[in-house]
Amino acid sequence: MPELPEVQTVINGLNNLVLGKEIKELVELRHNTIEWQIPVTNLGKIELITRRGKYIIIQTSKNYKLVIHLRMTGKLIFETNLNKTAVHIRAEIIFTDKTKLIFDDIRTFGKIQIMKSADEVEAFNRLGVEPLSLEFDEKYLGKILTKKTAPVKNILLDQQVIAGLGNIYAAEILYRCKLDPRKPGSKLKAADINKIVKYTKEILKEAIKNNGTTISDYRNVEDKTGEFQNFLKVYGKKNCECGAVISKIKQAGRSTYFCEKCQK
DNA sequence: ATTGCTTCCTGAGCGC
DNA sequence: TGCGCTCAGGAAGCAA
Repeated sequence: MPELPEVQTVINGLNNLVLGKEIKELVELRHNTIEWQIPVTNLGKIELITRRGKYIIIQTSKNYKLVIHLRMTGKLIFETNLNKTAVHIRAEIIFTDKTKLIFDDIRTFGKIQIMKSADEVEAFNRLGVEPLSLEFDEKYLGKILTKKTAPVKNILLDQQVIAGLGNIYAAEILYRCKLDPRKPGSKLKAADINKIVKYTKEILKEAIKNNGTTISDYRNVEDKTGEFQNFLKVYGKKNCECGAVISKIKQAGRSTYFCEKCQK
Protein backbone atom coordinates (compact mmCIF):
# COMPACT_ATOMS: atom_id res chain seq x y z
CA MET A 1 0.00 0.00 0.00
CA PRO A 2 1.66 3.14 1.14
CA GLU A 3 4.81 4.62 -0.29
CA LEU A 4 6.56 7.78 0.83
CA PRO A 5 3.81 10.27 -0.16
CA GLU A 6 1.08 8.23 1.53
CA VAL A 7 3.15 7.79 4.71
CA GLN A 8 3.90 11.52 4.72
CA THR A 9 0.17 12.27 4.32
CA VAL A 10 -0.62 10.04 7.29
CA ILE A 11 2.03 11.86 9.33
CA ASN A 12 0.62 15.26 8.35
CA GLY A 13 -2.78 14.06 9.54
CA LEU A 14 -1.36 12.72 12.81
CA ASN A 15 0.29 16.07 13.44
CA ASN A 16 -3.11 17.73 13.13
CA LEU A 17 -5.06 15.22 15.18
CA VAL A 18 -2.97 13.46 17.84
CA LEU A 19 0.09 15.62 18.51
CA GLY A 20 0.18 16.48 22.24
CA LYS A 21 -2.27 13.75 23.25
CA GLU A 22 -1.32 11.50 26.15
CA ILE A 23 -1.28 7.77 25.47
CA LYS A 24 -3.29 5.89 28.06
CA GLU A 25 -2.76 2.39 26.72
CA LEU A 26 -1.94 0.29 23.69
CA VAL A 27 -4.28 -2.58 22.98
CA GLU A 28 -3.16 -5.43 20.74
CA LEU A 29 -6.11 -7.15 19.08
CA ARG A 30 -4.07 -9.53 16.98
CA HIS A 31 -0.86 -11.18 18.10
CA ASN A 32 2.44 -10.11 16.53
CA THR A 33 1.14 -6.63 15.69
CA ILE A 34 2.96 -4.86 18.52
CA GLU A 35 6.57 -5.66 19.30
CA TRP A 36 7.60 -4.47 22.77
CA GLN A 37 11.36 -4.18 22.82
CA ILE A 38 11.07 -3.07 26.46
CA PRO A 39 8.11 -3.23 28.86
CA VAL A 40 6.45 0.18 29.24
CA THR A 41 3.45 1.13 31.34
CA ASN A 42 3.44 4.87 30.77
CA LEU A 43 4.43 6.06 27.31
CA GLY A 44 3.62 9.73 27.93
CA LYS A 45 2.48 12.41 25.51
CA ILE A 46 3.06 12.46 21.76
CA GLU A 47 5.74 15.07 21.18
CA LEU A 48 7.08 14.58 17.68
CA ILE A 49 6.01 12.61 14.61
CA THR A 50 8.53 12.05 11.84
CA ARG A 51 9.21 9.78 8.88
CA ARG A 52 12.16 7.69 7.69
CA GLY A 53 11.56 5.96 4.38
CA LYS A 54 8.15 4.35 4.79
CA TYR A 55 8.39 4.22 8.59
CA ILE A 56 6.39 6.47 10.93
CA ILE A 57 8.20 7.45 14.13
CA ILE A 58 6.19 8.76 17.07
CA GLN A 59 8.31 10.23 19.90
CA THR A 60 6.83 10.59 23.36
CA SER A 61 7.51 12.79 26.38
CA LYS A 62 8.71 9.80 28.45
CA ASN A 63 11.50 9.17 25.95
CA TYR A 64 9.95 6.28 24.13
CA LYS A 65 9.13 5.90 20.46
CA LEU A 66 6.58 3.97 18.46
CA VAL A 67 7.92 2.90 15.08
CA ILE A 68 5.13 1.95 12.70
CA HIS A 69 5.31 0.36 9.25
CA LEU A 70 2.03 0.04 7.33
CA ARG A 71 3.36 -2.41 4.73
CA MET A 72 0.68 -3.23 2.13
CA THR A 73 -2.69 -2.59 3.77
CA GLY A 74 -2.01 -0.93 7.12
CA LYS A 75 -4.04 2.16 8.05
CA LEU A 76 -3.96 4.52 11.01
CA ILE A 77 -7.44 5.95 11.47
CA PHE A 78 -8.30 8.53 14.11
CA GLU A 79 -11.58 7.64 15.74
CA THR A 80 -13.67 9.72 18.04
CA ASN A 81 -16.72 7.57 17.56
CA LEU A 82 -16.06 4.46 19.64
CA ASN A 83 -19.01 2.60 18.18
CA LYS A 84 -17.86 2.75 14.60
CA THR A 85 -16.92 -0.72 13.41
CA ALA A 86 -13.83 -1.41 11.35
CA VAL A 87 -13.27 -4.98 10.25
CA HIS A 88 -9.54 -5.57 10.52
CA ILE A 89 -8.45 -3.73 13.64
CA ARG A 90 -5.10 -5.13 14.81
CA ALA A 91 -4.30 -2.61 17.56
CA GLU A 92 -5.57 0.56 19.19
CA ILE A 93 -3.70 3.49 20.69
CA ILE A 94 -6.05 4.90 23.31
CA PHE A 95 -5.55 8.44 24.62
CA THR A 96 -6.43 9.85 28.03
CA ASP A 97 -9.11 12.08 26.44
CA LYS A 98 -10.89 8.85 25.35
CA THR A 99 -10.17 9.33 21.65
CA LYS A 100 -8.18 6.63 19.89
CA LEU A 101 -6.01 5.85 16.92
CA ILE A 102 -6.94 2.59 15.23
CA PHE A 103 -4.39 0.41 13.46
CA ASP A 104 -6.36 -1.46 10.82
CA ASP A 105 -4.55 -3.91 8.56
CA ILE A 106 -6.19 -6.47 6.27
CA ARG A 107 -3.10 -8.48 5.41
CA THR A 108 -1.44 -8.19 8.84
CA PHE A 109 2.03 -7.39 7.50
CA GLY A 110 2.12 -4.06 9.35
CA LYS A 111 3.95 -3.70 12.67
CA ILE A 112 4.24 -1.34 15.63
CA GLN A 113 7.54 -1.41 17.56
CA ILE A 114 7.90 0.16 21.00
CA MET A 115 11.38 1.15 22.13
CA LYS A 116 13.43 3.78 23.92
CA SER A 117 13.89 7.02 21.96
CA ALA A 118 17.63 6.65 22.04
CA ASP A 119 17.65 3.06 20.78
CA GLU A 120 18.29 2.58 17.12
CA VAL A 121 15.80 0.94 14.81
CA GLU A 122 17.67 -1.98 13.37
CA ALA A 123 15.98 -1.74 9.96
CA PHE A 124 17.10 1.88 9.56
CA ASN A 125 20.70 0.73 9.22
CA ARG A 126 19.73 -0.76 5.89
CA LEU A 127 17.94 2.28 4.47
CA GLY A 128 19.35 4.47 1.72
CA VAL A 129 18.95 8.23 1.41
CA GLU A 130 15.74 10.21 1.64
CA PRO A 131 14.77 11.07 -1.94
CA LEU A 132 13.59 14.56 -0.96
CA SER A 133 16.83 15.42 0.83
CA LEU A 134 19.83 17.19 -0.68
CA GLU A 135 21.83 14.00 -0.19
CA PHE A 136 19.86 12.43 -3.02
CA ASP A 137 21.62 13.91 -6.02
CA GLU A 138 23.21 12.89 -9.33
CA LYS A 139 26.50 12.07 -7.67
CA TYR A 140 24.96 9.70 -5.10
CA LEU A 141 22.69 7.93 -7.57
CA GLY A 142 25.28 7.75 -10.33
CA LYS A 143 27.79 6.09 -8.08
CA ILE A 144 25.32 3.33 -7.18
CA LEU A 145 23.51 2.86 -10.50
CA THR A 146 26.56 2.51 -12.70
CA LYS A 147 27.80 -0.43 -10.61
CA LYS A 148 24.59 -2.43 -10.84
CA THR A 149 23.42 -4.73 -13.58
CA ALA A 150 19.89 -5.11 -12.20
CA PRO A 151 17.04 -3.39 -14.09
CA VAL A 152 16.69 0.28 -13.16
CA LYS A 153 13.13 -0.32 -11.89
CA ASN A 154 14.39 -2.88 -9.35
CA ILE A 155 17.12 -0.50 -8.21
CA LEU A 156 14.59 2.30 -7.61
CA LEU A 157 12.53 -0.11 -5.49
CA ASP A 158 15.54 -1.09 -3.39
CA GLN A 159 15.13 0.65 -0.01
CA GLN A 160 18.89 0.42 0.52
CA VAL A 161 19.37 2.78 -2.40
CA ILE A 162 16.42 5.16 -1.99
CA ALA A 163 14.20 4.98 1.08
CA GLY A 164 10.52 5.40 0.35
CA LEU A 165 9.85 4.58 -3.29
CA GLY A 166 7.46 1.74 -4.08
CA ASN A 167 5.97 0.09 -7.13
CA ILE A 168 3.65 2.88 -8.25
CA TYR A 169 6.09 5.77 -7.99
CA ALA A 170 8.98 3.79 -9.50
CA ALA A 171 6.79 3.21 -12.56
CA GLU A 172 5.65 6.84 -12.75
CA ILE A 173 9.20 8.20 -12.35
CA LEU A 174 10.57 6.03 -15.17
CA TYR A 175 7.66 7.01 -17.38
CA ARG A 176 8.36 10.70 -16.86
CA CYS A 177 12.07 10.05 -17.54
CA LYS A 178 11.11 8.15 -20.73
CA LEU A 179 13.34 5.31 -19.57
CA ASP A 180 12.76 1.61 -20.14
CA PRO A 181 12.36 -0.03 -16.71
CA ARG A 182 14.25 -3.10 -17.96
CA LYS A 183 17.42 -1.12 -18.72
CA PRO A 184 20.35 -2.20 -16.51
CA GLY A 185 21.59 0.46 -14.11
CA SER A 186 25.09 0.30 -15.58
CA LYS A 187 23.75 1.29 -19.02
CA LEU A 188 22.33 4.61 -17.84
CA LYS A 189 23.93 7.83 -19.01
CA ALA A 190 24.59 10.94 -16.93
CA ALA A 191 21.56 12.64 -18.50
CA ASP A 192 19.33 9.70 -17.48
CA ILE A 193 20.57 9.86 -13.90
CA ASN A 194 19.91 13.61 -13.78
CA LYS A 195 16.36 13.00 -14.96
CA ILE A 196 15.73 10.28 -12.39
CA VAL A 197 16.84 12.57 -9.56
CA LYS A 198 14.83 15.52 -10.86
CA TYR A 199 11.60 13.64 -11.57
CA THR A 200 11.75 11.53 -8.41
CA LYS A 201 11.68 14.71 -6.34
CA GLU A 202 9.08 16.30 -8.60
CA ILE A 203 6.65 13.37 -8.58
CA LEU A 204 6.95 12.75 -4.84
CA LYS A 205 6.25 16.43 -4.12
CA GLU A 206 3.24 16.45 -6.45
CA ALA A 207 1.92 13.28 -4.82
CA ILE A 208 2.30 14.68 -1.30
CA LYS A 209 0.48 17.83 -2.42
CA ASN A 210 -2.35 15.57 -3.58
CA ASN A 211 -2.46 13.53 -0.35
CA GLY A 212 -0.99 10.41 -1.92
CA THR A 213 -2.39 7.73 -4.22
CA THR A 214 -5.32 5.47 -3.41
CA ILE A 215 -5.62 2.40 -5.62
CA SER A 216 -7.66 0.30 -3.20
CA ASP A 217 -6.87 0.26 0.50
CA TYR A 218 -4.88 3.37 1.28
CA ARG A 219 -6.64 5.96 3.47
CA ASN A 220 -5.36 8.90 5.49
CA VAL A 221 -5.91 9.42 9.22
CA GLU A 222 -9.43 10.70 8.55
CA ASP A 223 -10.26 7.58 6.53
CA LYS A 224 -10.20 9.55 3.28
CA THR A 225 -8.61 8.57 -0.04
CA GLY A 226 -5.74 10.43 -1.73
CA GLU A 227 -6.08 12.15 -5.10
CA PHE A 228 -2.83 11.44 -6.92
CA GLN A 229 -4.35 8.36 -8.60
CA ASN A 230 -6.04 10.90 -10.89
CA PHE A 231 -2.64 12.02 -12.14
CA LEU A 232 -0.99 8.64 -12.75
CA LYS A 233 0.21 8.26 -16.32
CA VAL A 234 1.28 4.64 -16.51
CA TYR A 235 0.62 2.53 -13.36
CA GLY A 236 -2.54 0.50 -13.89
CA LYS A 237 -3.21 2.18 -17.25
CA LYS A 238 -4.38 0.48 -20.45
CA ASN A 239 -3.10 3.11 -22.87
CA CYS A 240 -0.35 5.67 -22.97
CA GLU A 241 -1.09 9.30 -23.86
CA CYS A 242 0.72 8.59 -27.13
CA GLY A 243 -1.97 6.06 -27.98
CA ALA A 244 0.17 2.94 -27.63
CA VAL A 245 -0.93 0.08 -25.38
CA ILE A 246 0.83 0.05 -22.01
CA SER A 247 2.87 -3.11 -21.42
CA LYS A 248 2.59 -5.01 -18.16
CA ILE A 249 5.48 -7.26 -17.23
CA LYS A 250 6.86 -8.90 -14.07
CA GLN A 251 10.11 -7.66 -12.59
CA ALA A 252 11.40 -9.24 -9.38
CA GLY A 253 7.90 -10.56 -8.74
CA ARG A 254 6.19 -7.17 -9.08
CA SER A 255 4.07 -5.73 -11.88
CA THR A 256 5.77 -3.13 -14.03
CA TYR A 257 3.75 -0.91 -16.34
CA PHE A 258 5.49 0.98 -19.14
CA CYS A 259 5.10 2.29 -22.68
CA GLU A 260 7.47 0.56 -25.10
CA LYS A 261 7.09 3.42 -27.56
CA CYS A 262 7.88 6.28 -25.17
CA GLN A 263 10.31 4.59 -22.77
CA LYS A 264 13.66 3.66 -24.30
C1' DA B 1 28.36 -9.29 -3.28
C1' DT B 2 24.16 -9.18 -6.21
C1' DT B 3 19.98 -10.57 -7.90
C1' DG B 4 15.55 -12.38 -7.73
C1' DC B 5 12.23 -15.93 -5.87
C1' DT B 6 9.36 -17.20 -2.01
C1' DT B 7 6.98 -16.10 1.97
C1' DC B 8 4.00 -13.77 5.42
C1' DC B 9 -1.86 -12.96 5.04
C1' DT B 10 -6.59 -11.55 3.45
C1' DG B 11 -9.77 -10.28 -0.05
C1' DA B 12 -11.22 -8.92 -4.79
C1' DG B 13 -11.89 -10.20 -9.39
C1' DC B 14 -11.89 -13.35 -12.97
C1' DG B 15 -13.00 -17.65 -15.85
C1' DC B 16 -15.27 -21.85 -15.91
C1' DT C 1 -23.76 -19.54 -7.11
C1' DG C 2 -19.49 -21.29 -6.22
C1' DC C 3 -14.95 -23.07 -6.76
C1' DG C 4 -10.16 -22.29 -7.77
C1' DC C 5 -6.83 -19.51 -9.54
C1' DT C 6 -4.16 -14.99 -9.83
C1' DC C 7 -3.11 -10.70 -8.17
C1' DA C 8 -2.28 -6.71 -4.78
C1' DG C 9 1.17 0.26 -2.66
C1' DG C 10 6.26 -4.21 1.13
C1' DA C 11 10.39 -6.23 2.42
C1' DA C 12 12.90 -10.05 5.15
C1' DG C 13 15.14 -14.27 4.25
C1' DC C 14 17.01 -17.32 1.43
C1' DA C 15 19.29 -19.69 -2.65
C1' DA C 16 21.69 -19.48 -6.93
